[in-house]
Amino acid sequence: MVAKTSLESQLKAAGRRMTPQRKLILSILDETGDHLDAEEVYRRAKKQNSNLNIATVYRTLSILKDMELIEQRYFARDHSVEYYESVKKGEHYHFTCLGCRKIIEVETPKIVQVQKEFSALTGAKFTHACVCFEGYCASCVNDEENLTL
Amino acid sequence: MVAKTSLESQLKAAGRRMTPQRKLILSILDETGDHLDAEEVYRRAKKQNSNLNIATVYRTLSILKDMELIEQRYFARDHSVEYYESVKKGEHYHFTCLGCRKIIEVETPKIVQVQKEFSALTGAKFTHACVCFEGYCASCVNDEENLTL
DNA sequence: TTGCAATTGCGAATCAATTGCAATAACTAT
DNA sequence: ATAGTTATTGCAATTGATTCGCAATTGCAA
Repeated sequence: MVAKTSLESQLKAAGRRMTPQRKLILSILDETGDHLDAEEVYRRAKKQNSNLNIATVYRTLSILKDMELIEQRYFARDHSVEYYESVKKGEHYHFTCLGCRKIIEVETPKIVQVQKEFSALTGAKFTHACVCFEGYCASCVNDEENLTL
Repeated sequence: MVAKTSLESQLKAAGRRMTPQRKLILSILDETGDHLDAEEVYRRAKKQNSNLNIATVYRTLSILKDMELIEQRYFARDHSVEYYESVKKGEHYHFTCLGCRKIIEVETPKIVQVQKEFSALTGAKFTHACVCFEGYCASCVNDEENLTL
């Protein structure tokens, strides 16, 4: 029989074990469209396994991060909103509306261009860019203008 | 007599007082070329006023932040390195070398271009962009290549 | 199925940051 | 100058998120 999942074989390769807790946490991260922080992962996972401890969630997230299967990312200028997401999603950026807290994904090749230019100039090699945009979305800009009239 | 400092009048306008503690903290932030986090501001300020409490530092930083005289910014993908700096410095970005921890300032108009494009497209208004680049500087890239030969 | 090492749950510990409160000090109006 | 008010401070206690030590459990290889 072949390896049950690529995850399982990756864990094995790293000398780790596949446990129900890890399966559960991974499935939550894989299946959600939302941006979940550690607490929220715990809250959702606990619904399916009421015995689960939050320390296990932190430990699992930390392992998955080390294995580069998930990334810890942030919203907002002050990074007050933290979340984890599957690495598969690739490099992308977020705009957080300070009015309604809506999160809009920003797609642009320009950030990568900046990296390339800087690399060419200095010889540096990029491993990551964290970009958090903050401001007001179109409808909140309007609301604000109405308020200050 | 005119207002002693623009800071003092700004504080006054906000119904706040100018205290020796605030003067001290502000002078440290203004005069340093380094990137200081709250703890480091406290450490340096305490040398000049051993009575100073760290709660006062946090409270002062918070007020200055609200008044938009300083900004709370971050290095590193995981934002493990936090610091405060005077707003006067304007928008700029940092590249942190994961090898030697050196911080290189990145100047580029492209981030602002991204903001303009996004605004034009969606009608959103930007208030801030937090950009943290991470990777290896030229000399650390070389070191790494030598190691893995 | 047995043994061993990895993992878990639990409670305690840690760490940064915040808060309540009484004492102090900055500023305003006299 | 002085007195009154109110913001601010220092301190100690608290919070909230994350981590750690440890004994019990469990995954997995032999």
